[in-house]
Amino acid sequence: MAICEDRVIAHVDLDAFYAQVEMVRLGVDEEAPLCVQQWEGVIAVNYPARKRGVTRFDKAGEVKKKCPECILVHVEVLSEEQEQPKAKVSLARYREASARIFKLILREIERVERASIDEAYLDLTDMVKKRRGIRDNDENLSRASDSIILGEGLDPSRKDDLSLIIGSEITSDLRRMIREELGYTCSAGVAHNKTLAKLASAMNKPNCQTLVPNSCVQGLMEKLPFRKIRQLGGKLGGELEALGVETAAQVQCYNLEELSRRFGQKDAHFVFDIVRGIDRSEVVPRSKPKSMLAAKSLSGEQDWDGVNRWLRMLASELHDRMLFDEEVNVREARNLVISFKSGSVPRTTSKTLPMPRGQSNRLERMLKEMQSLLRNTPSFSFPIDFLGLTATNFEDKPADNESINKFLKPSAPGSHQAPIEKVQASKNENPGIKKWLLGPKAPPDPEKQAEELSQETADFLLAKKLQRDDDIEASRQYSTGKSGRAQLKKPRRGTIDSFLQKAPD
DNA sequence: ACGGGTTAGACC
DNA sequence: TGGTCTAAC
Repeated sequence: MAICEDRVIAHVDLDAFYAQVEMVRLGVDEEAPLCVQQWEGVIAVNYPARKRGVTRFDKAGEVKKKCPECILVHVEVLSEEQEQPKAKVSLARYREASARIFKLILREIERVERASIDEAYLDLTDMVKKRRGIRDNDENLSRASDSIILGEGLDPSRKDDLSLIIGSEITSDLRRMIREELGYTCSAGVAHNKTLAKLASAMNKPNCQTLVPNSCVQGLMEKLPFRKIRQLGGKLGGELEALGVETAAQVQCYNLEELSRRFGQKDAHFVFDIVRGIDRSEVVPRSKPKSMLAAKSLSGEQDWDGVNRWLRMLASELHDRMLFDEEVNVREARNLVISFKSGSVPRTTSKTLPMPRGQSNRLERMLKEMQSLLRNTPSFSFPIDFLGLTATNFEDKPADNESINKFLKPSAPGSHQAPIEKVQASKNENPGIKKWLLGPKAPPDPEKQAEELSQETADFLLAKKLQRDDDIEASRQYSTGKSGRAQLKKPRRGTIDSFLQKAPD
């Protein structure tokens, strides 16, 4: 039963990501225990703190008891009036760090899927092919020296094992670059598909990578509680558990018909394959978020006054993020979704609006639209325990002629350079909230803005612009067809590949 | 030991 | 399409 998969897939996972972001930001000693706090809870615990028994489910007070020397860093908080109970957390720090990391990854690897803020899948198949060299078995084996290998070891004379070895070398190089250039450690799994790679990346944390040769898969499934498999951690896994089985290998005892009777045809096939370590799902190249949410759980707002203040706060944060996204990703949200939970109803409901278009006054227009919608929504009744706003259905903006024209016609001397809405935009609606991109609406040229913005922000904008260029380049490559012409990109791909000169094929 | 804020994808 | 549900971090 050949598993007939020649892909090489890596899953890369940052170690205790939010905690690392704070450690790098604040220059904290690597060995110091640190937690990231959100209100009274703890949402990230670094490994030194875990060693001392701290867990994600502790409250801030318990952390201090278990580990008095533990550094607690609170997530960034936004509020309109300083020191007011109306405040919400912002994950901006982590989004920025994430963007830097993905920028680096995209510099080195073509096929990258952003799976979450701190996780990526890489399809290394093509890179591996280019990296094969003429070496003996021992030499090849040493290329995986950085990895922990599951099972009985590798046979570098086997094609599948060799490709895994080379994949692990690429992954290791990448991890070193993330470490050296940005300061973050991560763990990785290298396997022939996404599910196994993901499983493996969690096996040796932190700061280590794990290899999954085909020869170890069945042995792995013998011991593996199937709930650890991606997509089987929730309800579907629960239904499986009700059959009285625990390991993936035990699930293998059910044939397709039996599984189909209990679950749908679709889930049956999925389960049948996945407990055998088979997963043909592809790495989907994508590095930009598809939606943006600003949300807050509330303790029963009783009136419009309270609700409107939260709406303003949420809309304001979302609006800032939208402006930023428009600059760096050259696209605009088409829809605005309002979600809420009324005390009486046990789940959230949502309503969709067309996103107000155009830059000027948009925040005010959003607020007007939302309020009139909610007033006409009978299910919206007090008290309210949750509010959320989502920007979705992004559409690319038409090419920016302003900057193109600068090249085409060398700046006509008297031409209007200053847009009128400058005045409008700067008497801004939301003073208390971050105003990075607000103020003078400069042309979307990061280099220009660098004069006005903090160094860090300028770096970030620049980085994102470069990433955008990468995305454009990558998608252009795809559209030319996956064979033949894809070599166009070679130039910048030096850093990893130059580490070992690849075979002339 | 399930809590707050996010994201993505499937389904009807 | 819009809205809900599931799963994951």
